[in-house]
Amino acid sequence: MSFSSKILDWYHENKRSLPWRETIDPYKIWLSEIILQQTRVAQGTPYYLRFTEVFSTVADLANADEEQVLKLWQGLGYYSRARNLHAAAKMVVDEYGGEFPDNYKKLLTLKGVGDYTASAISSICFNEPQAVVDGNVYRVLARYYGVDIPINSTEGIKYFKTLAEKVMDEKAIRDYNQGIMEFGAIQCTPKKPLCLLCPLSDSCVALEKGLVNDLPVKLKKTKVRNRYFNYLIPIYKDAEGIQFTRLNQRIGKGIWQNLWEFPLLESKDVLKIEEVTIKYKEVLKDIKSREVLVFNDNAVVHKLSHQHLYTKFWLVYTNDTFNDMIPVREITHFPVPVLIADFIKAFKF
DNA sequence: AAGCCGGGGTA
DNA sequence: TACCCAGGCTT
Repeated sequence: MSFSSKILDWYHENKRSLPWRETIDPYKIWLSEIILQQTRVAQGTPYYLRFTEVFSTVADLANADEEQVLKLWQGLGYYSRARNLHAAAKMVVDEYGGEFPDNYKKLLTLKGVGDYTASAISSICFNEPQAVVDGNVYRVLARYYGVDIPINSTEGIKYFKTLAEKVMDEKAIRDYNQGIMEFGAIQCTPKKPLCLLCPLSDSCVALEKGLVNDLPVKLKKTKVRNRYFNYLIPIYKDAEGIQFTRLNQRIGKGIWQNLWEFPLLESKDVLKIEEVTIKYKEVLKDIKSREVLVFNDNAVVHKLSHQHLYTKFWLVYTNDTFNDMIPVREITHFPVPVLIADFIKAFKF
């Protein structure tokens, strides 16, 4: 039996029941694919359910404010996906008359849709014979065919795409594509794959040669940069309690683009209160502080894939009103990074 | 070709 | 800790 036939048989026996498997509406499939980029099914599923509930159609999504889209996306990470999602929805409405593109080539023109996503949508929704190559597919093919070309090298990307096209089942592409990914996620896992009861075990090169734990090969890891964040939380309080604070929107390049955060003082090392009581003025130019208190004595370490953020939160109490005051009761309306959301939750305002 | 961009789960 | 997750975009 061929590789693809075994994958298909395995899939029909083992596929999970997932919300986006109930439909072939390209809008819904696209939504699921963007959400699942570099994201586990378990983490992405609640977001998929919320997005499809709030935005039933691509036009609903296109007509929303980016702020609302980012708020719904809050906590998922890689926020360019959300910004591109919104932009692509507008493209579908403005450039494709509200009708979702129905082939690989046109899908590629959408912001945030690359080779993988265009292949997934076109095959799942329109039965177009395009082979998907995601992290699961790299792993399954590298092991089964014993390929040690680095999967993230230019050569590897081309090689595995060609190999994937060679071994795919064009006639059953919809199930085959989902099947090989599901197989990688459930059976041929990164660590401790279930080789003992694997339907491909009698012809898997990596298993035969004892290379299962060495494949796939991936080029180097990204080095992590340390950064030191001091969030200055302006606090205007009256007899009723804390009334106002301030949030700024992150603009330009870098992390968390278009999300909101408290006024930020970045430093070259962890700061002590003496340094903050002097330097806070550079950030809060218009605010006269009555008192500065540290919220967390030990810096919180927030870990991104490529940066470690050593973060202290400083409470800056003032007796005067100031510019850009935000009523604290509205603070949850803003899309914020998890680091900020965690503080808001802990501080309780 | 290499770097950038999150947050969380797993062993 | 280190690695990975239904990747794509920018430089």
